[in-house]
Amino acid sequence: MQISSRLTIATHILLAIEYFKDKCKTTSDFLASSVHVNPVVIRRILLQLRDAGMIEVARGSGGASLKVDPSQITMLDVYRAVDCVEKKGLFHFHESPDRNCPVGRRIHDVLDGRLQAAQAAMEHSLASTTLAELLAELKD
Amino acid sequence: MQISSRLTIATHILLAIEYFKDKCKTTSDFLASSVHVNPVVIRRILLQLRDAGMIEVARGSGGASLKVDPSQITMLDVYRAVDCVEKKGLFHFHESPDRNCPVGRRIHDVLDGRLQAAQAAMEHSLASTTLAELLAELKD
DNA sequence: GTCGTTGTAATCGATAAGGTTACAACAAAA
DNA sequence: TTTTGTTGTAACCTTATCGATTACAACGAC
Repeated sequence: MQISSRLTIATHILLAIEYFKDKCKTTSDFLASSVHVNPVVIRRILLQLRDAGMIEVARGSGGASLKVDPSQITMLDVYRAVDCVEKKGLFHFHESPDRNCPVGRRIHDVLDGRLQAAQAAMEHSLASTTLAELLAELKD
Repeated sequence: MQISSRLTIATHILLAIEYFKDKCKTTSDFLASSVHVNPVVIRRILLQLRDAGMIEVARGSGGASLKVDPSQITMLDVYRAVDCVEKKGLFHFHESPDRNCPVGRRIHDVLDGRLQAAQAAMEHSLASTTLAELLAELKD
């Protein structure tokens, strides 16, 4: 199954917040229209990004703003902020293989390291891009 | 969301088929008990592996066997055989960002390459392990 | 106090996974 | 030829997650 679009939506949101910071107020409605999803979906993700310490959200008056320099935020940070993959890992392992079977008994020992490595490779790749780089490309 | 356990189940199946090839008949019931899932789930995956050309399944008499040398099958091959990530990519991109917004208009240009790279990094890691290696480790 | 906005709950439909039952098609042994 | 064990496949169920949507109280600025 695919990884939730929260990653791309959150990245889109962060880029928009920074891109429009001197131009207009980036409310959930404004962002929703740029991303083209429901404002409530935006707000939920804004809260996740806020909880991760990346942004501030102005409660009464509205709008969001970056709290950290874009060069200090990687796509991996965003990924971790909005996805719930951390807890259980990227790959879903079948529960309780038969410990009475020589294969079932050792399948975890044999596979776990490889799965972790594959996940780490993906995350390492995400970590190599910062928001600042994306912003620079966006403005070209 | 997590990647389906079909990957770990299929790998378990292939290892068991090879491990028990001279010891007993690897029927879907036998494999189901080692993996600890329903036999129908096993059969569905067996068909996917067969369609990928990795195994043969004996219809009337029962049992499955490898059709390719374990050194020629990588975890990426298994991943591709049982998962449907290929078509749409690992990451789900939000549909139809607003093309009238300067951010929405360019978000795909800016992100697509990075997402592909992250996916490729993960797949490259999976490709570095063969079934033969896993088998060798299993028998230690 | 009004107004626009956020935080949050509740509910919905869609999608996918895995579990389970059931049974026809099939191949080999009796 | 009949029996037996197994596969291929359909059908249906439950659960989980996603994103859409409505609704509204809490909040801050004017």
